[in-house]
Amino acid sequence: MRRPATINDVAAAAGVSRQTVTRAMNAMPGISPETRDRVLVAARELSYRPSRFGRGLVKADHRMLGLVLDDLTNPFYPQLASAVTGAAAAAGWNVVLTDMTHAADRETLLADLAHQVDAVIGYVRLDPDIQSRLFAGIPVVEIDPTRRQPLLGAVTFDLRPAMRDLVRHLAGQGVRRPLMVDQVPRPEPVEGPDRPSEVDRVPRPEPVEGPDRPSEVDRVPRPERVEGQRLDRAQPAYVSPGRPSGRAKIFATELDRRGLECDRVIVGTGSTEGDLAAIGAALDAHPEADAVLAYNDLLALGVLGALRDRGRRVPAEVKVVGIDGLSIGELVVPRLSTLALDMAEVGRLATELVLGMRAGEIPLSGPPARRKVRHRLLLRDSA
Amino acid sequence: MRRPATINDVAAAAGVSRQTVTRAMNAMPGISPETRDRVLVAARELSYRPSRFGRGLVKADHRMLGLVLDDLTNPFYPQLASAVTGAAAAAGWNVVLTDMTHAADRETLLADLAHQVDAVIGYVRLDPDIQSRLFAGIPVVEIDPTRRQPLLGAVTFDLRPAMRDLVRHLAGQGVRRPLMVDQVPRPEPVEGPDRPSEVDRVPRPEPVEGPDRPSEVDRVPRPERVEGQRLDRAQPAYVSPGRPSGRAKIFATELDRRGLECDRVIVGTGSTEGDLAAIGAALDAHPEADAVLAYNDLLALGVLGALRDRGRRVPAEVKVVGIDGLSIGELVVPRLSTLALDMAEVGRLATELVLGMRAGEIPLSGPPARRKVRHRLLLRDSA
DNA sequence: CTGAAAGCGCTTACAG
DNA sequence: CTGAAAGCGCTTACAG
Repeated sequence: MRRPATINDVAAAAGVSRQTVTRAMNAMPGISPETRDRVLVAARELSYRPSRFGRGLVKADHRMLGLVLDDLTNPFYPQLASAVTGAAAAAGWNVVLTDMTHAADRETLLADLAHQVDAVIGYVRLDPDIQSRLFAGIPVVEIDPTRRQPLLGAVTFDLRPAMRDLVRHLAGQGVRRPLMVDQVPRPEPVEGPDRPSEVDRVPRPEPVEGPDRPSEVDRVPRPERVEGQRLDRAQPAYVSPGRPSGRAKIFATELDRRGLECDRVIVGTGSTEGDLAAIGAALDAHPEADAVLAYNDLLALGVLGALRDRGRRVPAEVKVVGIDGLSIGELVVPRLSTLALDMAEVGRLATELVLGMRAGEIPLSGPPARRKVRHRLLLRDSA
Repeated sequence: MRRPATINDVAAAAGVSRQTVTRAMNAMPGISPETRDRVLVAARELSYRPSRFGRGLVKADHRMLGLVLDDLTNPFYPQLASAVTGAAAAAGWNVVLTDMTHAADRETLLADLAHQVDAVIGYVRLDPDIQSRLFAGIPVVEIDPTRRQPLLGAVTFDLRPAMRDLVRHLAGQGVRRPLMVDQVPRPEPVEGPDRPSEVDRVPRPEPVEGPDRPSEVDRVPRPERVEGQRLDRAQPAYVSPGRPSGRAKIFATELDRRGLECDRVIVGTGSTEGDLAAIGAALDAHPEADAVLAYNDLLALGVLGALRDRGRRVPAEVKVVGIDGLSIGELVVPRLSTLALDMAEVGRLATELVLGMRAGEIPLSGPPARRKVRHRLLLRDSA
C-alpha cells in the first residue's frame, strides 16, 4: 500500500489550496459548487481520507471510550457491551473493546488502551497504583470492583435483597435442604502488586468424529457421569474445601437468618463437559436436596438437565434457581427462575457516569462516584 | 476538567526541553536517571498523558480496527467479536466496536467509524457506492455479504454441505414430514440505494409484577398459546406466504433431492414471548411433523420446550435441529443437534484477511479476496 | 546527556 | 469565494 494521500495531494490535484480542500471535505460554506466538485473528484481518485490525527490535533472533541471485559464468550457480558455501545453512540462516542481473555499481560494491554481512549469503563482489576499511573488524566468507572474503594467511580452490584427474597420464597415453598452449586471465586489482584491469575483454562474437548460418517458430521457422545471431578462431597457451607464465592456466602447468610443451612459443592472445571459431569455427581451425592441454587444461569441449566436425567421433577421435587438473568432461561422448559441483573442498566449507568466525569459534571476529586444495581428475584417456572 | 497538560507543560515543570520529556515518557536511551525521574514526577503531578493525535501524526503504525455488528445481544455475534478482538490484539491492533442495533442512521454511524479506524470488518451492508465512498482508502472485509460481489473482501458462509448431511441423516432416521420453523429474512440494501429497514422491532413485554409480592420479585406467567400470530398454516415450502429465508430454501432444495417436501411456518415477532406462542401454534397446526428444523438455535430451543409441553418425545417422536451451533445447546436436555458455524474461525479469518490487505500482502485491486466457512452438522441428542 | 529546528496533516482565524 | 499564515502536540534527525 502506497503512502496514503494527504490534504496537500488533493489540493495539488485539484489546483486549490489546502483550506479549500477542508471546506469541500467537511461540507463547509463559502465554496463554489464547481470548486467543491472538483475537489471531491480529486479526493475520490486519490482515495483521500482525512487523517484522524491531523484532525484530532486541531479539534477538541475527543470521544473514544475504552471498554474492558473479561470474556465476551460468557453470555453475560455482551449485554453490557451492547448497552455501553448504545449509550455511547447516543452521546457521539465510539467504543474500543478490549477482551482480557486473550491478554497474556493485563497491564500491557491496558497501557496500550490508555493511549487510545479518553475514558474507560469495565473490569479493570488492576493494582490501584498501577491503575492510577496507567490511566492518569482520564476518568475510569469500574464495574463490580471487589476492592473496597474504587479509585474514581464504580457501578456495584447488590445481590443481597434479591437473595433475601429468594430465601423467603424457598422457605415458603417448604424447602429444607438447599444445595449450592458454587464456582471457584475468580482471584484478582487487590490492594497489592499484580499477580498472575490462578485460574486454569481447560480447553474444550474436541468434538469426537465417528469413523464411518460423512466427514463434516460430528457425533458428540453424551459425557459419562464422572465421579469426584473437583467435587466436594456433602460438607456444611462454611467448611467446604475451596473458598465460597461471594454469592455462596450471601446465600448462606440469608438462609441462616431463617435457621436453614445449605450444602455446597464446587463446580468449575473450565469445560462444559467437566461441569456437567461434576453437577451430576453433586446431585447423586445430595439426593436429599430439595432446592438448588447455581452460581450462574449456565450452571443452573446444567442442573436442570442433570435432574431430568435422574427423573427428578422440577419444580415439584426440586426447585432450581440461577443467577444472572440470561434471556436464554426464558426458552428452556421449565423456564429458569433466577436472580436477574439488568446488565443493560449497568452499562447505561456506567456510561452516564464516565461521560459525566469526562464532561466535568461529576467531580474527579473527592469520594468516588458510585451507582448501585440490584439483582431482582425473577420467578419463572423452575422455583 | 481543565485543559489537559501537554508536553510543554511537563517540560516547563521539569525544567527540560520537550524531547527530553519524550525520552523519559517512552523509556528511550540517552537520558540520565535523575533527569528521567524528575520528568516522570512532573508528568505524574500534572496527570500528563501524551496526546494520541500528536503521536499518531508523527508515528506510522496506526492499528485501529472497526468491527460492525448487527446486534450484540444475539448470542451468535459475541463469538465473532471475541475472535476478532483476540486475533487483532495478537497483531497489536485495537478494535472499535459498532453495534448497529442502536443506529438511527446506518450511514452516518459508519461514516463516523470510517474516520476513526484503519480497517473494517463486519456486517457493513451498505449500498456499494456509499460503501466505497465512506471507506475510501481503507480495507473492508464483509461478513456473509448477501450481495453477489463483495467490494474488497469477504468471509462467506456455506450452509449447503451441512444441510445435505442433515437431510441424509434425517432420511436415514425415517423422517417423512419435516417442518421448517423459518424467520422473516432480514432485508438489506443490495445493489441499490439505501432503504429503511422493514423489520419491526417489537419491544419485549415488561415483566409482570404480582400485587402482593415483595417489590423486587417478578412473577412471569407462562404465555398463553396464541393462535395465528404471524403464522402460516400448512403450506408447501415454496408457496408459503412470506419469502423463505436462504436457510429455508437450501433445506427445501436438499429435501427435494431426496424426494421429500417440508412444510414451513414463519416465526419472528421480535419478542421471545411472541415467538414461543407462534412456535406452539405451529406445532399444533402440524401434528404430523416428525422433524423440525429451526431457523436458528434460539428458536430450536423454543421448539424443544413446546414439544415437551405437548408430551412429544425428542428425538424418538420428533427430531429437532437448530442452526448456529451456540454452546448453550450443549446444556439443555436433550442436547440440541445443530448445523454449527465456527464463528471464532470466521473472526480469525476475517482479521487475517483485513490485516493482510492493510499490510499490502493481499491486493486491494483485482477480484475480491474471499474466505469460506462451512457449517457442520453437529449431532448431539435431539436428532 | 541535552536541546534547537523541522515537520507530521489538519483546521482556524484572518486577509484579500 | 479563495488563499497565506499560524498552530495544535508530538517525535525524529541533527548539533553540540
